[in-house]
Amino acid sequence: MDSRARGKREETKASNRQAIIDAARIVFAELGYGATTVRDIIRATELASGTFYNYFKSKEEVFQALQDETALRVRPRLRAERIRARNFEEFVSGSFRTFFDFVKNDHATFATMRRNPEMQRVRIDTPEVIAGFDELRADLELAIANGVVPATDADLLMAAMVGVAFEVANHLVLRSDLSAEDAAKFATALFMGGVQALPKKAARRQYPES
Amino acid sequence: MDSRARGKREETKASNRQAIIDAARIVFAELGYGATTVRDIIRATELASGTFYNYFKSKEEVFQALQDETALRVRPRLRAERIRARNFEEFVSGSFRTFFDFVKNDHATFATMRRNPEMQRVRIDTPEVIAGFDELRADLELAIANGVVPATDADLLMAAMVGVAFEVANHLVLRSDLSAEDAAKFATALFMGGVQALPKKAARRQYPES
DNA sequence: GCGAAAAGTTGACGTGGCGTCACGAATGAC
DNA sequence: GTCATTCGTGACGCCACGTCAACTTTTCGC
Repeated sequence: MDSRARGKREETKASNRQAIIDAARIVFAELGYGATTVRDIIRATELASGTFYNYFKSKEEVFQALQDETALRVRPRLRAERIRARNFEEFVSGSFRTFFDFVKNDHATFATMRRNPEMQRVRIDTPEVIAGFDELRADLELAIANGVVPATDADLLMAAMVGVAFEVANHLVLRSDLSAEDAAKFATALFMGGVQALPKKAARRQYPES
Repeated sequence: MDSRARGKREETKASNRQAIIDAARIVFAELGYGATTVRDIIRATELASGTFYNYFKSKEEVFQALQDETALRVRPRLRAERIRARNFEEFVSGSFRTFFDFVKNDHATFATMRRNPEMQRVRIDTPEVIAGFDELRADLELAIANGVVPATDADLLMAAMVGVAFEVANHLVLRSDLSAEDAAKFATALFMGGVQALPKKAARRQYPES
């Protein structure tokens, strides 16, 4: 039992934190991110308003925790898929397919998107998400170093892949006639064809010291 | 003079509205979108707090007006660029180049991005923006009909182009070593190569009657 | 076990933004 | 010049914010 091993103190601490996160997920999905207040979240738990601030500074921070939780679930799958890949095409298609599968199946996580009134989209790039981006860029740099991909700006390549992934994912959530499989096929074909057509001598970016 | 033609009433109405929008642009850039309150905006004008609500319902709506203003400046340029295009490649490269030029040069409009604390991004797809998307999709559908582009899901093609454009634009704002020209070359090469590699028989989407 | 210290919870409190509304001033019609 | 209409105005009630002193629970030394 965790309760023994960790002591009651840490026990309730973890459970309170989780209670807040769980409540937040429900409330965000119900009211939309913008309309949700800290009070709405805390009212959906058994806790007092002051307690919220022992765990998070603001609703932004809870949202970030939610995003991090999601990223923590996706990243291992992506990593596994990439390790399995025996060539660049498998790397790309595996990444897209995994991501789109996740988006399509995990409706609860993405309900916030749908409920958002007035077409407003909020996106927070949390540490976990940024780490995922960095991982992707590193892999792309590796592919460039290995000569599989034309020497080009890895940063832009990553941006392009991320842009396609997120934007297509958005349509995936809103369109019921679109399967993750089809979306992945489309994105992979587009990206693979595109990479091969890249100019060989585009500026390779070095991080400036500014 | 407009003041004669329109009467004083409409005159001040237009000027008040513009004063609010101008103040909002400055304040959003200064505080970031999330931290800005309606009071901050109205305090940056000569008007009283109640007056704000004669023109907008909320800060979201002012932001939307700002976005619409921006879209209204970009769309004609994009349209002109597309009309000038004599083939699909010129269509694509012209679109990217125009958009990236705009992003790179119009620093004032995109300062909000930079000032946003905690990596939070807000994006509102306003009527004008959506109209721009629709225009793009229509053009892509035309290209498909003309056989210039493999028959594929125009919706996804649009999403991909938009995703690449926005995500690369983001890097354009944050990176000083990246020119609009280079970004446009990159995006064009990627997209053109990608389009040609698309599977010929991907599902063509018909709008369902649900 | 016991009692004191540490850690954590609670809800009331001051502050300030929200959206509204009754009032009065400016405008335009005649 | 008079009257009706159209706004601008700022005070108001409401509620969310983040804080904090008092209280409760857990831990730990003995």
